[in-house]
Amino acid sequence: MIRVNKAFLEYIVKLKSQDSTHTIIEQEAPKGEKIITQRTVVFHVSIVKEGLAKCYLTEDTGNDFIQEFFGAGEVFGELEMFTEELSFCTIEALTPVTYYKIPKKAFLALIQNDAKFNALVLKLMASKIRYTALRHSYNQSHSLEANLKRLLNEFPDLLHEIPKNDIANYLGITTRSLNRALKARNEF
Amino acid sequence: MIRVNKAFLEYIVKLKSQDSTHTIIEQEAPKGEKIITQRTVVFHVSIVKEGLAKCYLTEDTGNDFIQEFFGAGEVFGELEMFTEELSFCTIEALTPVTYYKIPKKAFLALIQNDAKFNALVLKLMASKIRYTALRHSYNQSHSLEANLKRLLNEFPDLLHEIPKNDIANYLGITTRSLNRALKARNEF
DNA sequence: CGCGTAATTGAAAAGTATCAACACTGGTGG
DNA sequence: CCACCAGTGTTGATACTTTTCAATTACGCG
Repeated sequence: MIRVNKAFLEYIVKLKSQDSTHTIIEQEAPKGEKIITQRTVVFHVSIVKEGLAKCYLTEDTGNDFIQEFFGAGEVFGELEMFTEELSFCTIEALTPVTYYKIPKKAFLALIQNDAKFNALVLKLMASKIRYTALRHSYNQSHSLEANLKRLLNEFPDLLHEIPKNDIANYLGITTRSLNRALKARNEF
Repeated sequence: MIRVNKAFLEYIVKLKSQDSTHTIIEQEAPKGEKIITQRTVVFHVSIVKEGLAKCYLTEDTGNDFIQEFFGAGEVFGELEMFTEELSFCTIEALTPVTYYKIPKKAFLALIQNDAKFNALVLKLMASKIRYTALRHSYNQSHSLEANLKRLLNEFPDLLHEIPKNDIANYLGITTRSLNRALKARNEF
């Protein structure tokens, strides 16, 4: 759901403090801004410093599929550095977002020359794979009721932080169904 | 669906040919064998040399969620080397499978000392993330009919290679629904 | 042949989407 | 201060899709 990566954020902050050439820059995105747009070239790897963003894919049907919500320390744009393909998703700020940007060249240099950085990236990608597999598996084999229960258990004030439409897209259902499920919950 | 990774397989074959200490070993799994079992400790990274395996998660509901089907060159067990957690999925041979095994220690040494190997692993994980995101997104926002059409388009003789129950689990539906959809297709 | 596994099918029940109408909120401008 | 607007949230009725359950049938193999 809302993913964070404290260890990585700390490492980036440390790198930036030692970065005399100002390769790593800090940037702000107001609420609603698309930091990365689907099917465009990606030039930087980004790390959320503060705020909340959604990572989603828009299908030809017009539906949005929300992959994850990114909080502090989450990284995006890194896949495209390795696959050499266009961005496969859009990253959009749900709240004002502050983030760090590392240019492609500098990122790849870090991968090559900084073993600890390399290890962190490997771990971060491994976690992404693991986490999404577990989530999709759970989602697919449990009822909407169970999925919702789990979600609200883990993030009690989710409904105040994220629009319902986005929550519905995350769960792969319509807002109507989400509302029905929520109402049923309140009537236990 | 059926994933392959020719580049990685070739690199492993090359490594093995230079491997005087026999760290990389070749192994066989008969049809039906579980090469890795969910929630157990993983000691090796494996690469499919030949054959077909399914990668799936079993939920407490008893349902299986099929993550992917692995063909030649696909790698498994690598995530656990980085996350230090138990296996999150089961790998089971659908046909007799021949595969290479690299012990954890040797794998991590390669990551550290062999830049090309490291790059291949980074790329492989990036591809896994990208591919699964695209697939789940497509699956979620298209009808069963469209999903099936796409699948059979890409893998025309899927129905002969993989049991229907597994295909249904891959699509996240029951066998009953799969059969109905298949019948409807034949009646165009 | 006989056994177990996989595949097929119908009917009823359950779950979700679709559509359309309406309510609530915060901000804007007359 | 109020009317208006856009965006977000809520709800009911209906149609559609998928699951569930149970009963058969087909197939591969010792």
